Amino acid sequence: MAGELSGGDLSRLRQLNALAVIKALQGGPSLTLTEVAKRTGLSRASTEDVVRELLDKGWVAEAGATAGGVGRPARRYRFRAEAGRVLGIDIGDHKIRAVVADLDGAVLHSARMPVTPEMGRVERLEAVDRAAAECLEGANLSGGDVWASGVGTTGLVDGAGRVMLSEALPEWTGVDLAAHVRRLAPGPVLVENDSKLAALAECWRGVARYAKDMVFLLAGLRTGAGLVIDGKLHRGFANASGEIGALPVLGWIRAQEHLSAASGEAGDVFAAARAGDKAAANAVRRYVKDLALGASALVLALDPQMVVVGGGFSRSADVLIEPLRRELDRWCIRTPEVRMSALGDEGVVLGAVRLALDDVEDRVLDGRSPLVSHL
Amino acid sequence: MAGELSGGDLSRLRQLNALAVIKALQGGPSLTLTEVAKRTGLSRASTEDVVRELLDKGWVAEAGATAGGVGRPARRYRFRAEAGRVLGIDIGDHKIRAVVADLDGAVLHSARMPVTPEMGRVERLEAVDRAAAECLEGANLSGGDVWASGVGTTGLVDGAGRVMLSEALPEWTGVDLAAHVRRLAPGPVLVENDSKLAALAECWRGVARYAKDMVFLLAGLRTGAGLVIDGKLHRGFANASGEIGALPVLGWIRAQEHLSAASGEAGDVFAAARAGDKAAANAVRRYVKDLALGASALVLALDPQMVVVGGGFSRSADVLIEPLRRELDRWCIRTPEVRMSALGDEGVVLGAVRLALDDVEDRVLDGRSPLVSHL
DNA sequence: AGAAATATCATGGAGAGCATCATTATTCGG
DNA sequence: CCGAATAATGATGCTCTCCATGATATTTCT
Repeated sequence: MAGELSGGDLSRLRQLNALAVIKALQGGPSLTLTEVAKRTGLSRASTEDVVRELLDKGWVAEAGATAGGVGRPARRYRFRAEAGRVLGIDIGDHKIRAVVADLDGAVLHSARMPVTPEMGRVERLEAVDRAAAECLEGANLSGGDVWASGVGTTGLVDGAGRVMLSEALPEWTGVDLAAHVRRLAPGPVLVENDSKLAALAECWRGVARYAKDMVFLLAGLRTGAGLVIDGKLHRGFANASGEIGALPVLGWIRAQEHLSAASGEAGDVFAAARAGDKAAANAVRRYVKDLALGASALVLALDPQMVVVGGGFSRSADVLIEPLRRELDRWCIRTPEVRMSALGDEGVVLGAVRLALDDVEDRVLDGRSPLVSHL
Repeated sequence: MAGELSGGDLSRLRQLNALAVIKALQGGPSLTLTEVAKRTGLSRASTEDVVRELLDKGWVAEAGATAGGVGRPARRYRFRAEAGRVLGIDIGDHKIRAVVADLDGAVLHSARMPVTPEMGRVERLEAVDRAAAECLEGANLSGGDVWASGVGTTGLVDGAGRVMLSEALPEWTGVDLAAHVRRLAPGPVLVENDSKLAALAECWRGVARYAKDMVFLLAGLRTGAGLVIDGKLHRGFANASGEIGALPVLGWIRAQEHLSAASGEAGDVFAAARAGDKAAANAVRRYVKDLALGASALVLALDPQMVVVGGGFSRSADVLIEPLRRELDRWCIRTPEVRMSALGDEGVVLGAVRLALDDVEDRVLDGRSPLVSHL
């Protein structure tokens, strides 16, 4: 029950309040000092002090005043999202996506490279290089401008950013992704499993924005899960959480087979089922049953507020969600809200951006951020 | 992704540092100011200030100096555990336990009442009253001296301290335990599911003291689980986490039946198996297989550092642990450390004490604790 | 132009933490 | 028994952070 609520120095207090001001300003429109003070709970005077400091350090900029009100017009301040850049990369079986985003997480430029599951390690890494390069070029940046990079990949990832085990891509096991990406962008590189990143993205910008406990289901050619517990991505002791698919009785291993047995192309089955094809409808039903079994195990274990379904099959929400909800109802003590991801196939790459931004924010607190040295 | 790292006032800093000093002093032996300063990271001067304040408020007392060293002998300070009392109650099917503990969690007096699963609600509540009364009397206290009470019970508990659903004790569903216990001790009453409390206790005083992520298995006439994630008890959105037993394919429903089928008294089966009885050994093997199935689901979902087995059957560690570990190995990607609870049937009541103490500590921070008004 | 409204700026004070140094109480060695 | 060494305590003054308050500035409304 460690806790480690350090407390400590006075400067620590300032750091916390500075972060609170940044959070208040981030994302939203520009605010006046009085507005910031109200949101952070600080006094106006202190707020002014903090904002001046952030202004000096380059985290905040003055925004144009808005006319209209009575009284002396207030200065408006905004988070200087353009102060830094982060890189997000999603390495999938069929495509590689890279995006450059600002400190608000707004995507400035993105690139996509088609790949195939059969591709070897070297070829795939080259595709990563091309996607990242194109993306940086498009945003008119060099690798050195990137403050942090987030990378999502299939398979288990270790703490140092190496791929420990990838079932879908055998050649992928053992790749040191962190080292590879660091060649492209020399800042910190955070590597994480793709399901986990998609979960993170849903809690950030997706449909789970207000959920503290959430289970994300990756429903696609592979089936996986990512967990957010108490507002934080849950990794586990060896970064192997959410791997419920390894348990045969929970059905995730065979889930997808029902679909491929019914038709050559998995995606077509949903269309056929929608059109009234009995065999396809049956296949979908069996798929959902198996998906729900593993999902129920997660829901019963964690009792989350929400289950979010993403992955390739989430496009077929109409034939998936309702049956899934019914199946969950069958097993669960309390069936949580079930929602379809709204992020489509951008989930993973957005999660990668979020991962990089989290790293940047940690360093705001410590004053170790790049900005300090730039000014 | 809220976060809510408020920051705030200067007094907040003092609160945090005061708590840090208390934590440093709690449990261990008396310390000198310099020792406290080293542990908290504060300067000696500030430590002195904080300690003086805590001395005034009654949280800390001076302890006798220890002779022997060279130089001016230092004053020693200790946490004044005797300043307050908490009550812990475990309401089980076969027994009710109540303990009174001091602020260190040291048990001052305990009482035990035998009950039966068949007992009605009223009778059981009367037994709770008797156990609590005997316990308070033995410690020479009245209910008003109790700063907070923790209560553990079978079944699901809602946020307000009512039993929502108890499968083992049908009559128990709907009891407002918080209200009932508040009649005995008018302070705050925290009610929680027994498996969760046992998990909490293991992380506090049991074998999982240094684990941040832990899965506790209640192995007994009932089978249940409690989860500690990131050092905190995980409750879930509706306090229904760990209920993996509701999923039939995971075997916890039928697990215990293997044992009762082999012998009238479940406890005997382990003894028989240990003695070499083939049928009993088989029954135990099947039991462990089923137990491990649900446990694997939890382990795969969460990837905890440790699995702790408690409950009535944990006395039979010799025939349980090794097979369980082997079964987990079969299903899990990374098998965590598996350990037997060392708390025996005290786990739940100790967890209840911890729950009450957590509540007290929260109030230390706010200055809302009883002590302030006493002095 | 004057009143009202609202924001910024300046001053002073309180709380918290820290560094420094003088003072005090021991033990140890001779 | 006395002085040196050792280590804790106590006092002083500084800085940092936050806050309350009131003076000043800039705008709109009448």
